[in-house]
Amino acid sequence: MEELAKKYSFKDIEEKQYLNCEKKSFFHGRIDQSKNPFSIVIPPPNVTGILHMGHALNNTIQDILIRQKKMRGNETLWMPGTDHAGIATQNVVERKLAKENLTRDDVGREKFLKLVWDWKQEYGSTIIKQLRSLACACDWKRTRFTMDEGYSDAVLEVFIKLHEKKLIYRGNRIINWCPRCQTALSDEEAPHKDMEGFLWYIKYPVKDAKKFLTVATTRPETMLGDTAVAVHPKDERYKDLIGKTVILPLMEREIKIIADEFVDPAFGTGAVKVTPAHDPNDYAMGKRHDLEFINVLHPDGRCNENAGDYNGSDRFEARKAIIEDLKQLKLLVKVEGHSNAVGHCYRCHTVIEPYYSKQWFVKMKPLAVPALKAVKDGRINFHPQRWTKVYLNWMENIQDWCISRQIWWGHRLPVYYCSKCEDENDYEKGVFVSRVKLDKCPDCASNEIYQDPDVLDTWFSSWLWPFATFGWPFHKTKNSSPESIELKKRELEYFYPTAVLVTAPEIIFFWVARMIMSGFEFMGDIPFKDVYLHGTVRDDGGKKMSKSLGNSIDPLEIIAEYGTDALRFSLISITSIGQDVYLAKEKFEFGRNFCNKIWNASRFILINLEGADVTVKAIPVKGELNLADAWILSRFNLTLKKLNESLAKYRLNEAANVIYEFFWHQLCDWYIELSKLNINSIVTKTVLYNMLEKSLRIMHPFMPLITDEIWQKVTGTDTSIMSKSWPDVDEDYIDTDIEKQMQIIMDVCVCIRNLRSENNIKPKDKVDVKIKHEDPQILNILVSNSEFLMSLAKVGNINPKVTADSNNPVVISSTAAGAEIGIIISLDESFDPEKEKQKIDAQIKELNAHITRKDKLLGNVNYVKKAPPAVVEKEKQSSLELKQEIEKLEKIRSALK
RNA sequence: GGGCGCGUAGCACAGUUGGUUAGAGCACCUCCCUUACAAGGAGGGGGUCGUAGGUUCGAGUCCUACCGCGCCCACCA
Repeated sequence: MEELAKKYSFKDIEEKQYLNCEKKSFFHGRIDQSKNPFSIVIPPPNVTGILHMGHALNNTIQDILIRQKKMRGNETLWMPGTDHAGIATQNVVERKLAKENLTRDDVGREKFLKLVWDWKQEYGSTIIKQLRSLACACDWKRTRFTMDEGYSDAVLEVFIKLHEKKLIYRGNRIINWCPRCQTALSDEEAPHKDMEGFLWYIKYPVKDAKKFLTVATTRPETMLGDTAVAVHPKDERYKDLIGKTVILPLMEREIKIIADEFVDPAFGTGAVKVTPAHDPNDYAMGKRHDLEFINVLHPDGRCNENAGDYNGSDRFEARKAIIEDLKQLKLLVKVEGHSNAVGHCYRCHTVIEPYYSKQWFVKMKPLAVPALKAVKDGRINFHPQRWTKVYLNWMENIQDWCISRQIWWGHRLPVYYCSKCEDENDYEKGVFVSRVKLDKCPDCASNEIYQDPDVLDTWFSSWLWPFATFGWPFHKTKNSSPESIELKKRELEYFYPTAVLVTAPEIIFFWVARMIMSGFEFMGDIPFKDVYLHGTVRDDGGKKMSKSLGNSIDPLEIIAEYGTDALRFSLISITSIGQDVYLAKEKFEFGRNFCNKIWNASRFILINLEGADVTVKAIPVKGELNLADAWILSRFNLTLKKLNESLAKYRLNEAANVIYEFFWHQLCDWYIELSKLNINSIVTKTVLYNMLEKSLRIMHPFMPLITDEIWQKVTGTDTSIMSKSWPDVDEDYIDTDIEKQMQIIMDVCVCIRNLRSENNIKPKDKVDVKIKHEDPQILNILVSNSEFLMSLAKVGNINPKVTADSNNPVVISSTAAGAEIGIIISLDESFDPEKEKQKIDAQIKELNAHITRKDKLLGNVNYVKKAPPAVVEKEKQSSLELKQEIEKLEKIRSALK
């Protein structure tokens, strides 16, 4: 056994230990039919990602689960990788170009893509490197990227298959358009935020009448594309106007007044301007009434040639101008403040424009059926459970998924159009979905065929993550042999479905729900059994940590200052299941201090085990152990039991705190202190060794690096605890009687320390103690373990008969564990019997309050009748004990001169 | 408009199915550099568990309403 360095220095051990595990392939998962598989796929961070606290939390949780399962004998696999993050990554490279005053159009598609790949090559592994600094036990050799060759093949396969099943289609729809990114977005990518805006009331002159019809709108600029005004069919105010015509101001266009049930007569004026090309509701009305669709915006948000005089001006500039012009024309009736929810681009936060456009969609309803069922019948479970409802609600109201994006970085749609055959009115004519590149039209053989310039939504590749990462669909590539394909197939079979998905609730819709759907569609099975949703990391003011807010704490900085293990343990211990995590830098001191404690306690044990022949198995049977030995073994097994329960329920903070409590406040504070009395006994040494060895095992998933370092010193090996087994609970050592006895010793010890402290007795000075108890058994426990008290409370003599003498003439007493405890002190001027009496009076008063409450309870016939007998008995006993304690205190009080 | 979470000590939090005198951490006060550890040890002060009702023998825990904070979803212009 080697000694540990005097000072714990995480910098000297952490990286070394991580590399050691990796070198020994402990992170590698492979098929082992003798074991149960336990696999996790990492939520792939964006290639543009920089490690933040959310990642730190997310991956620490996964790492704990993986390591613990591996120790429990499962064959574990943690699949790592990154996501190409279409828009986000494209934006990064575009911003880089912008610094040189270039746009992507300036460089062209091919060159631009090369620039993105170059960027990916250079910076794309940053996040992976950073994950390693968290000590993640990922199987790095398997690291996947959503745009690597095989993965792209999966995306292609899925597109083709869904298209064959008519679940992918092309159509003209109102979609969410980001004028800055200039692409369509899915509904999930355009979150609505409440904004304070205005409701403008605008008069539309009725044709051939000296009347006006007033409409209310939040987006006046869209009036340029109005093709009707709608009122409710039963609205008496407007009944006679239905079918008539109004003149659209500014455009001088004649538009119809239509009747539609959609209109709410109570809102605004009860008359709605209808802009079918720029609003989803108006779109629906436009369809119902066969209205014209006039698009008045360029893709970049400027007004187009359909916008009359406003052609060329930005949508918000146009809004201002239109309001001014309407004012001039005296057509603006009034303006009201109005708050409504406005969609924003989830990548650049620009206000979304509902935009009429031709896009590709996935029909979701059929895919949702098995995904709904699996969660309803419990084949997939959410933790915490409340998210189930959120999931089900979304699934039940699922909308079709817009998957085409007008950007360049991503999987290009495997769709080809023939210029000759294309037909504006027929979405399928001249359109070909193909696995291979087409250079001739399959219909007319024309070579005027071109591939769709669009790429697929990033999530269209990530939703395949749980199986595509294993090599599905196993097509032959230039680097694959039939054997390697065969192996991949078997690996998927072995590791799929994965055990648990660990992620944040923000992406339930984006990702979790879609993976469940794709799992059923392509694997015919769930992708994972459990979904563990952890909270969001916030600053201590409750704000979400983000780079843009400038309130983030950099995990790498924390690692540099406190160490990886400290970061992990701190983070986990303050993360209660599903709750958001409030972080401040100081919180990491918690983990650091604990690591330090582990180090020092281990150091003590190692020093004292020097040369001793101890093994884990050599613990004597219980009867041969002293109280302290038996107690700590009981504590350990109870701790382990609780730990196992907490882990099974994903209550990792509870698990961390159970470990902390045991190691620090039981093993260190009491057992190690007591062990010093018998440090040369082989039994004590064995127990110490055993406790250290087992503690290291159970702490390893939480703090893998420090535990491995100590483990190697303890065992003289160079292995990792990862490859060792999780301890079993040994019920034989759990002993409530031993626990009770030890509790008495501890209570009395605290009582003596308390008396010493209150009476200003110097820590070095020994005191004589007088202990009285009516119960000879308890007295016996105290007397036979008196050496513990002598050591822990610096007691000289301990004896029921100790009396004051002329040198030490005063006995100061208190009660603990039902015993009367007195210490003999020498009299000095600071001693004031009156103060002692007051102290005792206060104690008595408090006890009396409890007794009164209890007696009232016990006097209640309903309570005695209805409460479980054990509870009643406990109350009775407790009341009795309190009364006895008061008696003792009163005796002590009256003895005071 | 619907849904969810939170409100417990000065601070930020835990409290699993309702059952002894509501818990640790940080901060604070007193004492101690005691031979594993001052990133430590011993002791201590501090809480009408957001408010008001209700269910119950018994409520921080369950129910209802309300107040405050935060989040998510939804096509009311």
